[in-house]
Parts: sequence; structure tokens; C-alpha cells
Amino acid sequence: MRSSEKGKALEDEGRQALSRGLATAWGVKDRPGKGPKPGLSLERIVEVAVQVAETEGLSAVSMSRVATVLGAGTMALYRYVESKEELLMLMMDAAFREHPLPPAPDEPWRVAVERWARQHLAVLRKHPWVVRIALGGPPITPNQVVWFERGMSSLSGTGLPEMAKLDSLSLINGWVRHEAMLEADLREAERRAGTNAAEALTSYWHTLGVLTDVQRFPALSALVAAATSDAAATSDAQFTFGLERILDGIAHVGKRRGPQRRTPRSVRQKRNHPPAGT
Amino acid sequence: MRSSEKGKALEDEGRQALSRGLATAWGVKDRPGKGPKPGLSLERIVEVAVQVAETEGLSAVSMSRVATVLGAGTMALYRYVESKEELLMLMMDAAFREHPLPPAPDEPWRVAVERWARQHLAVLRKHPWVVRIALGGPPITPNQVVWFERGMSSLSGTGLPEMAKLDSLSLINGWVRHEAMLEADLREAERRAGTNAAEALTSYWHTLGVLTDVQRFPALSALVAAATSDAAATSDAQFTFGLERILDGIAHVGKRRGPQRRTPRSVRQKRNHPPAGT
DNA sequence: AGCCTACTGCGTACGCCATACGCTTTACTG
DNA sequence: CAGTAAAGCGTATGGCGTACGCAGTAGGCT
Repeated sequence: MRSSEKGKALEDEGRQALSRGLATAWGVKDRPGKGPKPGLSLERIVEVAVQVAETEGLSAVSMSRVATVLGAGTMALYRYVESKEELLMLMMDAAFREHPLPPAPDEPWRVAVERWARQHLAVLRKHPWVVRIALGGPPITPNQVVWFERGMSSLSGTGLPEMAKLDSLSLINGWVRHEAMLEADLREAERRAGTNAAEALTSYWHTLGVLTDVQRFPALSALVAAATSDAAATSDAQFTFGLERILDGIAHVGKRRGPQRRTPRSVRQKRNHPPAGT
Repeated sequence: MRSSEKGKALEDEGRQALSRGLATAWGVKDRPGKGPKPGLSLERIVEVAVQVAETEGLSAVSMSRVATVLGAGTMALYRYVESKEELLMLMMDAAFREHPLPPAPDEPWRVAVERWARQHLAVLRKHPWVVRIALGGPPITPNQVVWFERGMSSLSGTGLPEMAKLDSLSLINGWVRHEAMLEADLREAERRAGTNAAEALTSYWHTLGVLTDVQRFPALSALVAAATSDAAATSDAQFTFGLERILDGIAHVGKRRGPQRRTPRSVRQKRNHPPAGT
């Protein structure tokens, strides 16, 4: 497939599959230029919506709020976007406007993948509202697709079959999102309670300790004891731990271990869905 | 701490920290029996709310909807629950009413952990609305705490330090939730489009193929080619792949590998937040 | 030149939502 | 049997997303 063919293909069938805002985002649009010139632009709308989310949280993002900031009527937005859900999708895409660096040549896959994951996490930390948006399927918006591409290419050094790479990326992606969600929860808890994160955590362990007795909850009791004696809180350590485990796990695909063995063949077995998120 | 002390402690300080509904859920409640008898019960309310979510989706769950089913006024619910958010929290807890089997004695940790993860996923598959609820922090409701306990205890065979076990559980938990979310997304997409999941997937790969050209997206092009040639879709394979990777990774903690090494000491380094979700 | 018509802008309206407030009714405590 | 604390609940407020349809604009065609 050459690029020109793609352009034609997009014009022909891309638009019928893609919704209004998505088509604009991909730069596929028939501008017949018939009626009055559009007074707004999708870019501005998304930009304003992001700004609102950034400063007042995702819950402050409403169609009327965004329209008011733009000095337009609420319904004007629906000329550019099919629904609020689509706006959210595009906001999310905007958050990934800055692309991750492509893997350097000869870079070990492990380094490349770790960088990708950390850059992903950095984006989600910078825009905490992103993880509050339910991703409604696999990545389809322009920037998300770029991240998807870069993620896959950072895994190419593993030599895994395509589908195993996909599954691996999904695993990493899930971990990044999970971590970002926890952090967002914690931040919100501290904002609501007016305390800092460390206090919120201490208070959690305390409450859990009160709620659980040793007989019924031996494992938790041990955990609470260990947690309360240990002090400082860094989410980074938890994230790093999980990431290392995942990378170790990927590195060991196909290596036999212990009694039950699984060769990489087991990996190819069936099809599954693509990773959502980035 | 003995159990009786716990009971007292709960009465004293548990209630001030716990919100109304949570206190009831834990069975900590001062029923002074002053006013009229409550006409409803928290249990019934949550049960009805769950039923609505089960049959019509989470978005159909509103205070007035639940109240109507119960034959009560909307505001009556607020005698039992502090806010809708709390109701959602309790609904989530109710979904985990059936507890996972505790690890059998002498059971290898790997088997126990895998069972825990699969049972967790089974719950989320049975109640897809659960993953749509943003978990607002670490587990604090009764059933979730039991799952938390069982998860930790299934990891006790690893011999890892408490905090590493916690981090591991969080990793597994994140993967389970991520997988369940993807499946829920897919199910919703197929419901909305009126097609089955396989078609939705095919259509996704097709769209992605149209959107991406080989020069700009080499890795994705390769993936799309592999994906479209491969047919059947099972989410289970993807989940299993990730889970195996994680378990491998956990099993290899502390084992040196390659040039850069990380001993288990690096695992203990700092504190981090507890796993949310179960 | 001027009409046609596709398109944009946007006001109005509808049916939801969560929940603050305060009045009425109830039933236990002293 | 009074006092009072709690429950029930109607009303009201201030949102929300979006369906609908009218009015006005400007490019394309005759």
C-alpha cells in the first residue's frame, strides 16, 4: 500500500467509519465550503476543554462550560463533535500530543520499553484527568496511534511474535494506567481531606488496622504492621517494582522454568483484543 | 490486639472515620432506636441498585431509580447512604460478596495466586458494571478487604517482604482490572454497533490498517497484517499471557539476570500506596 | 447576476440528574 | 406521658447532555 492509495481510501471509506470529530482529527474532511465559515475549530474546542480539565478537573468539563469559555452557544459545539464522549476522546488524544522518543538503533528492548512506559506514566501524571475517562476501545485517535506504534516498535527487539508483542504492550499499558489511577485517587483523597498524601496513607493503614483482627485477617495484620513501621511514600517504587516484574516476565518468555512449562508456542495460540489506552 | 478490643475500638473511633453506609456495612452502628423504625435497609438498597446495574447498566443507576423500585422517595436513601458515590462503593463491595477460596495448605504460591486472579476476573466478568466505578482509594469495604486478605495470603508462599507482596498484588490486581475493562469496552462496542465482538475486532483492525501507512507506522502495519490473518478472538489468551508474565516476574525477584542486577533489597527501598480494587 | 441549496450558528426545550433544606411523623427514653 | 431524636419525604435548586428546528450565510450553477 502506498501513501496516495491510503489518502484515497481514507476519503472513500474512512469517513463513513469515523465519526465527525475523528475524521477532522485525522485531517480527513470534505470541506465543500458551502455554508458560512465555521466560527470555531475543533482544535480550539479541544484545547479549551483540556484547559478546563487541567485547572478544575474533569467533572468541570461540560459542553456549556466549554462553549461559554469560547463565547459560543452550547449547541455550537455539536457542529464539530458528535457527542461529549467524542470530545473526551479527543481531549485524551490531545494529552498525548507530545510523542515518545522512538527507540534508538541498537538500543536494548528493555531500555526502550521502560522508557516508553515511564514517558506514558509521565503524561498521565501531568494530566490526571485522563485516567478518569473510560477508554471506549482500542486506540484509534492520531496521537494514541503514534504511541501505540512506538510501543510496538520498542518491543520489536524481543523477537516475540506480533501477537505476543501486542499482549505485552497491553500488559505494560495496563500497569501504567493502573498506577496513574491509584495516584489520581490518592491526590483526590488528599485534596478532599485537606491533608497531604502521606497522612492519607497513614490514616488508611490505621483504619485498616482497626478494622481487621489477627485471626480473621492474618496476612493483612502482618502487612499493616510492616506498613505502619515503614514511613515515606513513593509511588515510584511501586511502579518500578511492577514494571521490573513485567519486563522480567517478558524476557523469560520461552525459557523453560520449573515443572510446568510453557513454550512460546502457547503464546501464539489464539487471537485476542488489542490494547486500549495508548 | 484481641477481638474484643477491636470491637471497642470500632465503636469509639471507627465510626467517626467511617461514613454512614460504611459503618453499617461493617456492622458498627449505634442503633439508639429513638425515632421511627427505618423503613428500608442498606442491604435492600444496595441489592436493588445492583440489580438495576445488572440488567440495565451502571448508567441506569440513579438515586431516584433505585428509590422508585423500592417504593420510596428519592431522598429516603440519604438516610442510609451519604452520597451516591458511597452507594456505588457498596454496590462494588456487594459484587465481591462471594469470597475466593483460601489457599490450600502446601499449595504452591503460583497456583494460589493464579486462582485468586482468575476468580477475581470471573467476578468482574459477571458484573461488568463494577469496572466502570472509579475505585476511590485502597480497599476499605468488608468484602473487598477479605479479597485483599486472601490475595496477600496467597502470596505468602513467595517469601517476599510484605511490601513486595503488596506491590505484587497491586500488579496482579491492575492486570485483572485492565483486562476486565477491555472486555467491558468490547462488549459495549458490540452492543452499540449491534454486531458481535469478533466483527467489532475485525472492523477495528481494518480501520487501523486504513489509517496507518507503512512508512510512518511500520510496527503497526506488521501487527495489522498478523492480526487480520489470524482469526478467532479469545480474551482469555491475552489475560493468560499477561498473568504468566507477571508470575514469572515475581518468581524471578532477586535472581540475578543479565548485566544490570537488582537484588531483593531494591524492593524494600521505599513505601508506596496500597493496591486499590479488591 | 442571481438563485439554489448545503451548511453553520444557535435558541429553546425536554427529561434527566444529585442533593440541600426543612417540615411532619414516629416511637423510644426518662 | 412528655420530650426529643431520628426517619420519611416533598419541594426546590442548579446543573447536565442533547434533540429539534429555524434563520442566516455563501459557494456553485445557470
